Amino acid sequence: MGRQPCCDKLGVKKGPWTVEEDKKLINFILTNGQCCWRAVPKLAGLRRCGKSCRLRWTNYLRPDLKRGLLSEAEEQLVIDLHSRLGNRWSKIVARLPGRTDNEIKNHWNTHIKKKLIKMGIDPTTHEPLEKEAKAEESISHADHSADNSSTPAENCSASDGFDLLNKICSDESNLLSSLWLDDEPPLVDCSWNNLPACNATSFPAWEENCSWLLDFQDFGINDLGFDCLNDIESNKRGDKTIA
DNA sequence: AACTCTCTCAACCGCTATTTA
DNA sequence: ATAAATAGCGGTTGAGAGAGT
Repeated sequence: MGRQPCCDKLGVKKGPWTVEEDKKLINFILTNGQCCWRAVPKLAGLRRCGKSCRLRWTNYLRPDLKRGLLSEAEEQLVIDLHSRLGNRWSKIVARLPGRTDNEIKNHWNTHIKKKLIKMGIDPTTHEPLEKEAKAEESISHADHSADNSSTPAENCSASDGFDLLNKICSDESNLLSSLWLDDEPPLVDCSWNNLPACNATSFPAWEENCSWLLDFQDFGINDLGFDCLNDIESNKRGDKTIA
């Protein structure tokens, strides 16, 4: 016999979350902490599946999220990490506190990919596109050589005129080697990771640092208390227009 | 003003690894 | 040992917003 089903599939709501639902989820996690996602919808009074609750929390409601556009440094780090780790977003995001895998994945697909292509770099292999084309050509003429077995990182030193790629490849070796370690802590401390799981009574440092979350419950628009959500959104859009 | 196109990103889907009864 | 559920991951989709005509 296995476990009990995570949620009653019947009557489970899908689609965008409402402010009311967000509030319920925030309230529940504030009170009960983050544990047993399968129980969350029922206990929080949500007609959602636990998986959906977890996603909503980790990608949108978490108090330690930075939000807004990625800085140049963050973008560089993503490119760097991607050249070594590939599409392993969870590993990449582990080095970017305050960011989510979904966010980084989206940013990669919508911005960085295009940027790299524009710069003449293949976003998948991190090889110069010219070189790639030549390589493909030579492969079509002759059977593939042993050169292709080397990793992008190994090859990139040969790419003249590609400043970004060179920068990536010449990063401090200590830093880069640490990026390969699976259980390495993030480059910047992330207090969220230190949260006591499943402890309903203790939210010491977290609550102190997340007064905005509590603000959700005290102030608001549309009689629901989410004014600052709109602020965040408008700030975000403001950033966009500035950029 | 109205329509179409493009872009962005929140959310879902399906899969794998891990955990639990 | 096994089956079934959970958690988490990466890929994909589609609604909404903004830009262009």
